[in-house]
Amino acid sequence: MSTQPHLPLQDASKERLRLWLRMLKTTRTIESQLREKFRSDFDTTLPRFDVMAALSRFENGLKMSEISGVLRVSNGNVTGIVDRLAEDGHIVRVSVPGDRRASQVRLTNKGKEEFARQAAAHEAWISDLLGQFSAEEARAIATELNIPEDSHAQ
Amino acid sequence: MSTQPHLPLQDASKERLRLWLRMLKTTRTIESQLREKFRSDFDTTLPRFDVMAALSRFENGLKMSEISGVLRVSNGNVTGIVDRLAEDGHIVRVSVPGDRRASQVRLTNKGKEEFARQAAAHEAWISDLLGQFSAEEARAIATELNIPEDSHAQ
DNA sequence: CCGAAAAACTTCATGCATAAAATATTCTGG
DNA sequence: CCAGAATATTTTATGCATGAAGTTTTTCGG
Repeated sequence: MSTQPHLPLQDASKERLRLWLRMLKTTRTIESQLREKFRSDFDTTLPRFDVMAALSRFENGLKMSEISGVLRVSNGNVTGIVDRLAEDGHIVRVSVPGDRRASQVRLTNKGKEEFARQAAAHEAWISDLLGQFSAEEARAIATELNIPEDSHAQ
Repeated sequence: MSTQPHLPLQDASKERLRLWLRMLKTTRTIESQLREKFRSDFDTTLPRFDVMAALSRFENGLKMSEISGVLRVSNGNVTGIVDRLAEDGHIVRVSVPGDRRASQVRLTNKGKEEFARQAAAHEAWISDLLGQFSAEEARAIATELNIPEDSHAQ
């Protein structure tokens, strides 16, 4: 093995750029189809689903700042999404005893039931969209794609 | 070979979901770092860069509808991005002889020079962010990630 | 030729995303 | 205790994204 000629070093940058453009295109294609499905089947959006998914993993809910930390989105952004989920009765803001600044956000029973339906559909949509990959291939690529976090992230 | 046990079929869906979540996380991490770099180094955005990149491939420019076709974004969206690029003097709208509805959008000389600088920086940023991949690895993953387009896309 | 359909584009309403400023509350060092 | 720093959240300004509706111009069938 290893008799294959390596590409010239100066080509690595071009190949990485090509990989990036491919990842971007693939991700956007899937995201756009998920958006359409969430809209037509559940009258919701991917960001709202993401928030509910985060909340579903914590029985006691999360504080606003914890949601933005888990999802890595700005705190101002979470306010609007949580507002809309609360309007729909899928979540509630519960005041935190001893800290009047904070509020704990939790799924309601209605929210839990709705999320269970959405999560099942979501997994099926993804499995369909990525149906070309066997379990082994999917696992292998997912492992390869694990890039290090930005060390200067705030 | 092939003595390795295959994962049960019912796990394929879980592995595909895991792959999707990994792709999403990786793509968002890179996009967020690109956005910050475009903002701090060039006072621009990824969507504007995308439009300039599309225009740079066509000497005679593109019509508005061709831009949205190439970039696969809605036509209403392109209007705003092109407005801002025109304000900066990076592009011009040229009227199409014989069709007063349409306009041809072209890079100005200033726009071409600016795009050349941005494209060089962009390639370097990507190569740095994906520096863990050799040219061969990048090429291999890019090839694997080629998923079919949505057949019902409009 | 001429009225309806189609095409090219813009505008509007809504929502998500950010960064930065504002508000309210809690903590902390002297 | 108490002024100022830190924390938690919301608000504001800006821009990108969509889908749908609106405007102007062109095309096309009769």
